[in-house]
Amino acid sequence: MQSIVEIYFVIFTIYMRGKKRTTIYDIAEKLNITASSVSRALNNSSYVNEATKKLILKTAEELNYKRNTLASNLRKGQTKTIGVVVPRINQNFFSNVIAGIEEATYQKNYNLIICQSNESHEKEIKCVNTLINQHVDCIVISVSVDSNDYQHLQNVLDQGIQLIQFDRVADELETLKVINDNEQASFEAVCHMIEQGYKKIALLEGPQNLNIFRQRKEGYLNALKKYNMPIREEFIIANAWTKELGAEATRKLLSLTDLPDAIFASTSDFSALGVLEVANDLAIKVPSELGICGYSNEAFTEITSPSITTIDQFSVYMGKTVANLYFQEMENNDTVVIPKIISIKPKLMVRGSTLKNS
Amino acid sequence: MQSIVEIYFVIFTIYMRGKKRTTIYDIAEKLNITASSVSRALNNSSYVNEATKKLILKTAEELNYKRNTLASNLRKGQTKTIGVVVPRINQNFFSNVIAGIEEATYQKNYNLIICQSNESHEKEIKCVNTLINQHVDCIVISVSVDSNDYQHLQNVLDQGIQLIQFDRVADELETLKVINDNEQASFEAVCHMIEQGYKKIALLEGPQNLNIFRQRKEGYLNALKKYNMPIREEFIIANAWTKELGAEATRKLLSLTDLPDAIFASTSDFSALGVLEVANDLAIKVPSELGICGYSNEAFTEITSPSITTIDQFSVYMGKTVANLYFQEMENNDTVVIPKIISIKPKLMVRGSTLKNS
DNA sequence: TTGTATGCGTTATCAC
DNA sequence: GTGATAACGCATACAA
Repeated sequence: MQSIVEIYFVIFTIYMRGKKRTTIYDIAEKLNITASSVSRALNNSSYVNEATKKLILKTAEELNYKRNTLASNLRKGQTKTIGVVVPRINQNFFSNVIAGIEEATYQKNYNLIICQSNESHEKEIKCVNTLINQHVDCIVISVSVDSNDYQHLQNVLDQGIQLIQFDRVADELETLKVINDNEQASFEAVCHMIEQGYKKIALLEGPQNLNIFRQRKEGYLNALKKYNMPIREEFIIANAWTKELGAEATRKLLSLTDLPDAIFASTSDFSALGVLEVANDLAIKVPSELGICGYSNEAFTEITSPSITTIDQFSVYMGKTVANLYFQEMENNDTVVIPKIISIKPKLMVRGSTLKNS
Repeated sequence: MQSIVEIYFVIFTIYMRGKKRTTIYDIAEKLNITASSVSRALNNSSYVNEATKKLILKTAEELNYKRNTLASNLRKGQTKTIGVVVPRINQNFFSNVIAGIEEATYQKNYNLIICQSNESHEKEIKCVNTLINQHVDCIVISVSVDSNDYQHLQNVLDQGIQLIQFDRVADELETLKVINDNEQASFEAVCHMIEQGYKKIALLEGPQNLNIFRQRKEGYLNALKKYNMPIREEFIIANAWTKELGAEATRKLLSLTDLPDAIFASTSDFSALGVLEVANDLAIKVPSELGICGYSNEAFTEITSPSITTIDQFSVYMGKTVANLYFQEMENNDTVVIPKIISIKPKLMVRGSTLKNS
């Protein structure tokens, strides 16, 4: 990597580090009033003379005053900050959710602290603790894949911090939750494939300790049951939740003597892409010889050939929902919290990869 | 959207809001010592008896003590927090940069506050001000497309906050910068196309107030000049920086009587995708009849047919570089800052869409 | 309407 | 080693 970088030293300039910033005392001193009046004016309190308020605001502007949110927050005991913990920031679904959260929180003048757990339980714990230390008002989390113990989340609750789980949630924790109806979506997807005439549908499943993957499997099984189709263990491949693992699983499936005529990559569109690529390599025609359905409606599913049938999770909307749920809960600021679950119904996006009949 | 949502009220539970958290005084009281000793122990100072230190740590654990970072930061005058402002969180390039920054800052126990400007100058100003208020130690920014006035960034400097610009930078501001060598990359891309035998290469350019788009245009022009090819104004389409605008521009270009045989979508891979889709619609063969080159190496460029030639910007690496640049500058914590520019050399990814010769 | 006094939780600087 | 005390900057209850 060394060689791709060049460093230019351009100009020498002198900045002062740790400059003394203007405080309300500076303003007060200049105007020969007290800091409390300045504070009141800055907070637009009605208990301050209109004229002096104007003057104060003007002086603040002149002295380039910026409120020290730290001090203010310490005093008020709330930070107007929401902490977000996701497995990976640069995964489409999560960055969309974050964008949604950001949009909603921005309007309310809230800040966002973002952490990524990198799918590591250990790092997730560290992130959560950092957020607690930061005294965030609320923690929003989608748990990492290798989480099984949720003591750190219980901790959040114990500290009196609001906790909202989304997408991948720990069922056993009584918190606000925003989820997708994964089971229903899976069910519909598989029904759709059956109705298209596929008779032997394989499943690529994700780590079963995550509720979302259990639910998706459930939906798959229910659909088979509804149509009285047999459940064939050799058609269910565990842990196929990346493109590479999806490809590998596909090669395995397509080497069976009695091979499937469709694959539901319930884990993600990436694994579905792996399926598609292997099919292309083996010159197996999609959708006529092999149907493919993914999950998540990643942007690329629309532009593969054929385009990939998938399930849209309304990720940005999900983020907004999370944020608004928090604000809504805050409004009833009594001591009673009613744990709610908001379920967003995903949408099946039928595309070329499963349209056998057309 | 109403109909896609279901809300479940599950269980009634009572939580206390605003619980009193344990402070160092609580620990001190319990152990019959003073808060100073507790503080010292918690900060692993050497001026504490080893035995009492152990006891304090144990008690802190028992009482579920969490340091109040607010108070600590207020006292210490630094927050160990870096603020990041990007146009869009959920754009691949930016979310990758953020992931890179996060990776580096996490190791140093720094926090990240993320804002998105939504390509709005006004919101960008608000974001920056929020970050100043939050007393972040450093602000990392990639300016929004409609920025022209940089007073708010000058402000950051005036407040004694470190400022690092990346990718889209305001040249006139003397700050640390991490950029791509856009001109060189563009130059190489267009040279490659010329060497593949394309003779009439059109350019989709981005808003010229952004330096990156100016540089990319420059690279394009330089390549033409090198090969003594004419610059044809009708082949240069302004403001074609989304998929839709790219498609529109392509339709325009392909309706010329003397039409181009290649299009360099210098703005993004999305506009390149727009080009490809129009070409497919019009049954124009890529790459034989029309060459296409994009910019950014979005994941999807690899899976279109044909795959799209593009330029990789090493986005995650860029994020790490930004963070490390900050830490490095911090180590020389004197009053002299040498504005540096770190230039990362992007890499041309040659793919199917420009391989006329093979 | 304005000023006074106090505290938010922590850390740094003194003494002892 | 430990304790007392002040200070970080702001907001508010109370007095005036």
